[in-house]
Amino acid sequence: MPKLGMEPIRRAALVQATIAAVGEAGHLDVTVGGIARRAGMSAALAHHYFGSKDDIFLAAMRHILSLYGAEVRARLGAASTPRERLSAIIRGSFAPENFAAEAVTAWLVFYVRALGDPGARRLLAVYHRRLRSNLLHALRPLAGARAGAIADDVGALIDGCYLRAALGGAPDGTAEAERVLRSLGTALDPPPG
Amino acid sequence: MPKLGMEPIRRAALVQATIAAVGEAGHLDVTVGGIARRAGMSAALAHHYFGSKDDIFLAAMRHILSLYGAEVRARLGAASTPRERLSAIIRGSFAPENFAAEAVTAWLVFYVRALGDPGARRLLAVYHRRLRSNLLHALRPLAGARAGAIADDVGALIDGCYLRAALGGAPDGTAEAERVLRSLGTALDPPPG
Amino acid sequence: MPKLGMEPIRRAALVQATIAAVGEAGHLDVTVGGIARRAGMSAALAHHYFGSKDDIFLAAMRHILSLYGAEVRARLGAASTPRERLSAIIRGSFAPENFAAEAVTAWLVFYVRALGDPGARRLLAVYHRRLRSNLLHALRPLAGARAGAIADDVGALIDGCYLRAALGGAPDGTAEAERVLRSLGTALDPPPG
Amino acid sequence: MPKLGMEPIRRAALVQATIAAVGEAGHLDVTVGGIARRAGMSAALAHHYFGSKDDIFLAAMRHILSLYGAEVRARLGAASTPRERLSAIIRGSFAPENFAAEAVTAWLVFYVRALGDPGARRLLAVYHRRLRSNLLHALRPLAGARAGAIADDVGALIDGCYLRAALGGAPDGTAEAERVLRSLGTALDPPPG
DNA sequence: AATGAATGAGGATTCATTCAT
DNA sequence: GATGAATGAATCCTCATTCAT
Repeated sequence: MPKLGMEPIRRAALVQATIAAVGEAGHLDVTVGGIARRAGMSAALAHHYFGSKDDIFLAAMRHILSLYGAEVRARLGAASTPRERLSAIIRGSFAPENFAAEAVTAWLVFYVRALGDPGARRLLAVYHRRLRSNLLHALRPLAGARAGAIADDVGALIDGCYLRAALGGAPDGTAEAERVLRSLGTALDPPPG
Repeated sequence: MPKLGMEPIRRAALVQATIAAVGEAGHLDVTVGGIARRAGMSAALAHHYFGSKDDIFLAAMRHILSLYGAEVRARLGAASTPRERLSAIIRGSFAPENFAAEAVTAWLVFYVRALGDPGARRLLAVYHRRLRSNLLHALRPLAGARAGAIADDVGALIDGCYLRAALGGAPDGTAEAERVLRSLGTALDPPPG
Repeated sequence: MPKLGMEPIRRAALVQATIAAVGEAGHLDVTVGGIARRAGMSAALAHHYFGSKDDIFLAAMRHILSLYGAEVRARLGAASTPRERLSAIIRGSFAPENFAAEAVTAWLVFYVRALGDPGARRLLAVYHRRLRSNLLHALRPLAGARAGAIADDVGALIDGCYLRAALGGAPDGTAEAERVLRSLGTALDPPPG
Repeated sequence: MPKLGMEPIRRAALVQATIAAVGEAGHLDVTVGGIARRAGMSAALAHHYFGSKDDIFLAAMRHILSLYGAEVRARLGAASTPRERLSAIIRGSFAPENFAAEAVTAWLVFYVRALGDPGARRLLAVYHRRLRSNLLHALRPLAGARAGAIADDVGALIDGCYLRAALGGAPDGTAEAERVLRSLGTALDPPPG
């Protein structure tokens, strides 16, 4: 019997290497060879396990989105009031693991890739839907009819913060999270005069 | 008899063709040949006028940013109160010319290019600084110490709206502009109770 | 407990799979992996049994030629007169098993392979010699000194029919066999004026 | 103005180089790089002028067939009686230029390629149709109803001779042409008893 | 000013083959 | 006996870029 069970290990290594490489370069012009080398294997093996460069990218994007989803889901599980739910979503979106410079860059690069790649676009649509649904669920009790518009604002705001963080190199998402939360708090519960 | 003054015409044509090509493709993997064909000339001539593909991209980005700047500047010129100035900046940011699907896509693609290209990054930094300074100038009289945070929020929000518009295909920036303005209005002048 | 006597079974399966794959594709660009899959085993095992792709091809060609030889030999065994011998050779050459579309294609592909592969060429030379000797044996009593030229004609004619059958998709060699026989009959025993 | 008119020269050189390379190797596994080197240019230029390896092959095959067609057409032009027409077709088919070892090999390799390549198959179908029509035209006055069968025989016989010549290395088609003609003569005008 | 000609460098992908288990 | 794991080598093709005219 041959050495078995390498596939998930290799795939995971390639996904990690892809995110690292893309995060470092800031664009998708990374070679399969480069990714494979980073992951400690030959380019041929990368193709063996993934079929094509596009598939590797897609898997990496799926990984990023699933990490993000897991983070938010975990925090939502511990939230009971609407405000706590809002905080969970936003703080989760800026959690340090997701907000490391490299991760943010990779996120953004893959995000933009969705412009021209239907597969990536589908993945992103799922993320967008889930985020919006989470936000609406938390906002409706607090904002009623305005919930939709506010959710859109918050969604765009989060993405915008990522965009800028990727460029500016914010070492930590805490500040952003707090700012967004405060901004949101103002909208929901405006301070007197 | 050599045609005189072709240079600016050729350059402009190439810049337009680049934006169109990038906007259509959704990424920077457009060939110099393709751009040149679109602009009605040979690839060799494109190189003659620009030196390299990177230079073409940079010129295109510069063009996009200068269009944006002109739009906002024009509107700012007609504004007198701080609120009018805010409105000018935001409505200018979502002006239809800048918000056509193709333009937004190109904007975003070049934006992300700044992640890995110092030249593009410098260009973008100028835009960021100018936007922030404009916003601060308008916000300080209205929000005092909160002006900085609000300006950051608005900047990120605008970028986030572009990001989502590029993917979602918003046919018109008016709705976004109004939403941002309303959100900003809430923060500045909270509705009673 | 190791399975015993697998070798001949595996080898036969691979040979069959090779002929089928080549016959289907119409060329030799079939992968060892594809052949092995067709034969229900791993590519590594195919190498284990055959050593190399070339060896697999050679074995397949040998198989085709031995089938052909067996067919003709069987029919020759039942022939007693020179004319019966001729008929046995020609009808055997177009026997349905050998003339199935896939088989003819594979035959032809391997035939052409002999152009560049000494091993295959040797195999083919054996077939050519045997066919010629069989034909001469039968023709000499009927055609005397013309036997050699007629044998060459018939040999080329048979090969040419294969060539065209492979392209035209003759569903059955019967028609070809009869045509060749009639043509031969004319040469041997010309109809009156 | 640039150096002009290279295209037809380069294309012709590549076609020649392809035929030479294929004829030498005996198979189609010749690299674009090898062909290009033989033709005195870079592989990139070969792609520039032909688009793909397949297109190069197709052009080479077209060239071979057009040479053959021209040869036969020229000889047919000088023929007046049906027998002269037959002789023109057959002698033309075995004309030395077409029957040089390298040319025959290339012919055969491309012939077999038609098994799996629709483009090549179409080309070959044209050749087959033309040959058959030429033969019928000449045979009908001589053989009446038997013309069709004889034409098929002769066509297959010619192809078969090529097949064998490719393997056997006949230095000259004259012998083959005479043999085929004699065989045909026997069929048409059988020698007395 | 303008362009066809030409190429070198590089990248994705495929595949026969080897090896450890 | 059998196979998943792994890779080096090879090939097609693309493209930015240069050059002669």
